[in-house]
Amino acid sequence: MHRTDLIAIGDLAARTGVAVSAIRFYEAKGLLAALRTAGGQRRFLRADIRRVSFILIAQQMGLSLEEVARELASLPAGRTPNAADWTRISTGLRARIDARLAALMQTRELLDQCIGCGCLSLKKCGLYNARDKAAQRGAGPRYLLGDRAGEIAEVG
Amino acid sequence: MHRTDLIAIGDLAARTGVAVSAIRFYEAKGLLAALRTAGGQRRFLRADIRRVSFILIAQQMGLSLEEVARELASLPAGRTPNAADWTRISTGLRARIDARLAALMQTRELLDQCIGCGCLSLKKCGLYNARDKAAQRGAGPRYLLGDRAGEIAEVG
DNA sequence: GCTTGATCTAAACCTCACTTGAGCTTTCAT
DNA sequence: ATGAAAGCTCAAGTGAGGTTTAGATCAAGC
Repeated sequence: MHRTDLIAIGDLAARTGVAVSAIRFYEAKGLLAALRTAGGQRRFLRADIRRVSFILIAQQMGLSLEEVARELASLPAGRTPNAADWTRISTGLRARIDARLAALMQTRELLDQCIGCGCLSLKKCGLYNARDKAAQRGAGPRYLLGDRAGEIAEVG
Repeated sequence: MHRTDLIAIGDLAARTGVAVSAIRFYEAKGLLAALRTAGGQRRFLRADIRRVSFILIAQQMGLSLEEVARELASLPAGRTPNAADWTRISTGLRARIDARLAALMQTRELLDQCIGCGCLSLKKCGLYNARDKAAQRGAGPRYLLGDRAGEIAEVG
């Protein structure tokens, strides 16, 4: 309907605050799809501004790009999230935030118990066992710590 | 006093739940110091178990290894933290946790406003402007996003 | 004395999320 | 028709926080 429903990569970058290189990167990762001009340049839909926004917000909630890709892929016909989708997805994100908050509050509580005690005993100090259980799971690129640290001993 | 006040790297690894390779890595980064046997093998003090514990806990609080190194270096004569040191340091860590909690709660509030609205408008949605301001500052390797994203536009 | 397991070094590799650079091509306003 | 600005591809680099690999050496029990 509009004269120009297609926007260039630089425009998309400007409208979302993301670098052009990042947009190409997202496309390469399958998070975005672009049409091409006869000359080979990318042209995005206006709706992709919304899509990029979704990526950024979801990232901020602690999802990796791969997880974002999964969310987007789960939409019927690969469409850009509409209001209903957004409500459904963001409700899920809320759960993640709640989990992170809970973990963080627990950590704070343990830290408070620890302040003044100075033990640093791996056995007595609750901070320790909390370490790989709850805290920071999915809270950004802490990807590699895949449940190592099986046994923990006392300081002795 | 004890027969064996010195422990091998494998023992330190077992007592702390950290991989042997990680301990060597920490030593290379200056977080730990080891004595050597005549044959060149590392021998650690028992107190280093405590030191490694400190590293892990501080890391969990969101400090990078470099920051941990700074904390440890700030101790007189490079000693392993004792109870008083720990109280001082952990009080500082508590402030970090509080900041992270505050950021996270703000994000949740914004998300709540957003759920049901489905706008994803970069202008109206508070989630956006919160993005590079507060949330997740220092919360893991989010190092690269150094205050880019100057201007943000509306979805229109 | 011998074997087995632990340790040694150095360098290469890994993830994630991008950025940077080199060397060309397209687009668009004038 | 032209020249600047924006775009293109592909490869390589960045940074934190490690792990893996290879080939050699050390320590300890029997």
